[in-house]
Amino acid sequence: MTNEATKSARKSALKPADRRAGARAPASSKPKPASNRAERAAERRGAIIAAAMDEFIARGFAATRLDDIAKRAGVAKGTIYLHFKDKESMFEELIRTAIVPLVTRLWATPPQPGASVRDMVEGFAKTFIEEVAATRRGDLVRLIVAEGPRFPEVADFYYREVVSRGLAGMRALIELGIARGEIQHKNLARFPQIMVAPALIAVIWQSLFSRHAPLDALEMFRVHLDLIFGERRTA
Amino acid sequence: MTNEATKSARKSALKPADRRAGARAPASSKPKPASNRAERAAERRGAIIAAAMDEFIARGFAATRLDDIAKRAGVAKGTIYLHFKDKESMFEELIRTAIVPLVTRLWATPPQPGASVRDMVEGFAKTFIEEVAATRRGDLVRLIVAEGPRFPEVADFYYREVVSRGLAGMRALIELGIARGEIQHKNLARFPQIMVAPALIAVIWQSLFSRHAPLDALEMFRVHLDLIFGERRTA
DNA sequence: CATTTATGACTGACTGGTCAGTCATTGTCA
DNA sequence: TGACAATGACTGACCAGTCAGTCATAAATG
Repeated sequence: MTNEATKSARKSALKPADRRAGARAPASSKPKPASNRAERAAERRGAIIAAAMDEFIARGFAATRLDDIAKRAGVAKGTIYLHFKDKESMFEELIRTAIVPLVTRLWATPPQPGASVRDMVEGFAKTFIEEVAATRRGDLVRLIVAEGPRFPEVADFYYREVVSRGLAGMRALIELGIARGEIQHKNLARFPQIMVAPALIAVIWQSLFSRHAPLDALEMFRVHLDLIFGERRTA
Repeated sequence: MTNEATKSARKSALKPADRRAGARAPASSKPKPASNRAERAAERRGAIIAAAMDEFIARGFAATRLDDIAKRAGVAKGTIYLHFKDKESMFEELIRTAIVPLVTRLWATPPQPGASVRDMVEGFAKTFIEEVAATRRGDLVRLIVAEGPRFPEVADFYYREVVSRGLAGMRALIELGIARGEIQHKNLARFPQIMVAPALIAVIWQSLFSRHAPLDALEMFRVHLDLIFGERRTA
């Protein structure tokens, strides 16, 4: 048709890259009729986020290529820029959107009124180790440790949303334990970091040394709790 | 995929220009007079290592530019290649040469025969916190945590030379403590990581959060020791 | 309902800049 | 002076970010 002719006339002089229509075709055979436009956009955004997560975790910020993220997400590179301003803000937003549900999940521990402080801490640690240390989320923590100094905003956000809240909560728990007589060491409330330390060790260990020597993180944490609450277990 | 292949291909199919690095070695065992020339070469090498250290710590492996290292070392870029095969092996060698003296220094703690196990551990921690956590060396540890997964050889080396030895030594100390009756928790010997955990926390904290909230690492460690050895201090 | 027009999500070739690694040339010591 | 050390301009690969063009879908129209 005339239309056709005019259209191709303009750009036409180049490579046989015009089977454009065909190029997109392979995807067309997909059995996915994601009808709504907004839906598809959201799907794509999600795919980009997941892909970027994997790539950043595997390679770090600087060594990650946007081409690889695009390829992994099944999307053209330009599409990424429809959702994110640039690589850096993508990284920052990524971390933020990943941390929120993580924290939410961790604080979703059922606060059973009858439970001892030790049980609460142990349950918390169990969740953390199972949901974070033993999974890809753990690498997220390592990624923050790795890139934090170069992304002050990420470090700020992480401190504000995770570290300071987490430590405050832990301190409250410790004080409760002291008040109830479960914990003898009053000074512990001054350094809630101590309570949490083995959990962080576990995360790092999984990433770096699990292939050298596996670590039973939960068992380690229980031993640690024995130090704080006194021996209890028989295993 | 093509990218990946090309990249590694390039790497392994290098030109035979590599005996550079090896050429340096023979000098060491030779009865060569410490000429002005050799001295200067060693000096330059040291300057390059120091500069590279700073840059890698500040920016991470991928984002560090050799031009910057050269400039900081007061040397032309080509000179770097007289001492190191390429960026990657420079990084690995760097870590190795930095770790050895670090470990040496740490194990140089005077083993006073009359000291209690607690004193020994505390002295050790004091050295570590003062010499590592509070200095640029601490960032080296963070650097290893950050880049370890991408440099398996570095992680291997670190595990072999630092982690496994350190833990073995700590375990021996714990067992001594148990034998002497200073430590009640026998299970602690199964997880020497627990003894060390707050020290690692301190390193990470200094790098990421010291500007949000300063941490008295030594005091924290003392409180931690109170958990293990029982209260002792009056502060 | 069928057809035309408008929209904007999506694409990927392309650009401009960056940087690891090279090597012909220049400098320096023994 | 001969041998080796040092230099830094240069090369080629690589990659973040752009934008002209495409096309499926939605809105408007008859």
